[in-house]
Amino acid sequence: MLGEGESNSFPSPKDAPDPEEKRKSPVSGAVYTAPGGSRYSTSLHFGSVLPPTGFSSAVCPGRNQFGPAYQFGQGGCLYPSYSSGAGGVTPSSSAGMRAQVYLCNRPLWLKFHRHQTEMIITKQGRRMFPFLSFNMTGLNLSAHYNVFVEVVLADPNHWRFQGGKWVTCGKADNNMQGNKMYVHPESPNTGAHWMRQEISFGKLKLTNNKGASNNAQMIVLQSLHKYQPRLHIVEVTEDSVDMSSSDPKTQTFTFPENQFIAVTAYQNTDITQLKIDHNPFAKGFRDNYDSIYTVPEGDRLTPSPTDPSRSHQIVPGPRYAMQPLFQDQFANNLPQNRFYNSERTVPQNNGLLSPQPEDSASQRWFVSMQQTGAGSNKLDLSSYEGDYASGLIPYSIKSLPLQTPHALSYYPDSPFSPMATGWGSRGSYQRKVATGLPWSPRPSPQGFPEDQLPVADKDIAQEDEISSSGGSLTSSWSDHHSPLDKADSAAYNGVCKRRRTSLVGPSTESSLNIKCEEDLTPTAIYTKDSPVTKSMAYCSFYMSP
DNA sequence: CGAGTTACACGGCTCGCTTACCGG
DNA sequence: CCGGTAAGCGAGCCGTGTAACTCG
Repeated sequence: MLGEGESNSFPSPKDAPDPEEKRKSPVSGAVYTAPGGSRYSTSLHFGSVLPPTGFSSAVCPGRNQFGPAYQFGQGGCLYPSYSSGAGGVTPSSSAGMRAQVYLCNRPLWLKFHRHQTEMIITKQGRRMFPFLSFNMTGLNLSAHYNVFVEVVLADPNHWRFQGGKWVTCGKADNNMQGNKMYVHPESPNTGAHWMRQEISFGKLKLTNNKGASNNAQMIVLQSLHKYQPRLHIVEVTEDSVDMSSSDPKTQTFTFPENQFIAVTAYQNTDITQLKIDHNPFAKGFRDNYDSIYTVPEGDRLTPSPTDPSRSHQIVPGPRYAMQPLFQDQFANNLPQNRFYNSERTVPQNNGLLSPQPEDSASQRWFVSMQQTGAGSNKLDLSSYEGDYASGLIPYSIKSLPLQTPHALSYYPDSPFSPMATGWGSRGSYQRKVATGLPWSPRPSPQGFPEDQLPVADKDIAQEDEISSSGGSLTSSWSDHHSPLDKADSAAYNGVCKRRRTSLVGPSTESSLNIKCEEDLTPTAIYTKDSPVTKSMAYCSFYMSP
């Protein structure tokens, strides 16, 4: 529970103007005043479509009845992992906007999940692989949200790897103390910001060191226990000083494929091999490195990090070299200088940039009704190998009572701490951000015109019924090609540091990207007029009621 | 004996330094 | 010749899994 003082320490959205909102001005003509006071031009296309208070609960009637919903236990535990039917879904009421969340690297998660995912925990902290990466839609563009991940016990058992499989072994220690939250370093920020591109938690570290509880980057877990990461989106309003359990503005999303068992050493060699095969940091252990990346594209989830035909398309120049993980996890060719904050480095059209040719097949990443079989703690992965139903089914959604003092206290404590960097990021990758305003939301890529966002949301509103087909993602096309963003990018400056006289690299970058996209996804046409991107194909769909 | 810890090798990246080149 | 710039090199760092070791 949040104390009064702690609550007050959390900056209010009204304390500082949103730089994104600033960019919306000046506008001509009538303006639409959002609930938060933000002013949007009517030219933003969405004012008449997107209700200020969010979607009607009748937008997708009956949807929940197909989605297996989680029941959230008390005290930070989560078991049983699933419950079925609509009964487990609580429609958000005053929360207004009902968010949709997509697990972006779901194929990879599924691969691990099939063998029971294991995550190494170490004293100094170990990053997750795969890491959590989400796309969000359905947020109020102007409202402010905290986004954070909580890792809770997935079941009440202690686990042990015996005879080549995981078996329960006594009861879990439910009294484990330590930090279980990881607040996204860009929190709080606007809905537009969160929906602009992928939200990844690559810097999240898992540890078994209870002394690391004060490290906001660490989540303290216990070895040989099964955990379930959960994503929380908490709307922050001027009067929402209390993120208590009764706060209806909290939306929680749980993806069963994110379950993992914390270990201090890998138990299942299949998991080890998957990690080696897919984690770019483990390249040194790929004895069959060449063979791995000479198999047909359709047979693997990730592109070759060293495939010259791809890497040269990804980003020209060493400073622009794609972080290996982006390739592996996102198959993205977004230049680094777009990553104003590496923690959320991938635009929503990551999927469209994927070099994988199986675009049509990638639609399978969506969860079908069958796959979300109610009452099962294990995903039905058979369809993963075969054909997926095209329909998207929400896993579950529930306005979850939370006790998240950390979520509120984090930002003021370390507004732009090094943890704000992302995977493999170095200092020069970090976008220089103004630190003058303690409250001011994390900066957004300036290259993305704010007035392009609502188009997608308009689509969301209109196509909510069919959103299960993955057609309502904010286009980040312009985000890829804005020279302003480049010029303003610290990474770009880093390039210029080495190539002071040549702007050829950055200026040709866009064309390279375009070419790359065309080359890699020859059947797809991606324009800013086509917000429906294939990126959704790589995301597991999850929608609030 | 099983679980946890630590040193190690590996790949990849950043960044400072050095060297070579070019123009005034 | 001097100053500015481009390019190359290598130390240092980070994250990874492995293997040997320690601990209970």
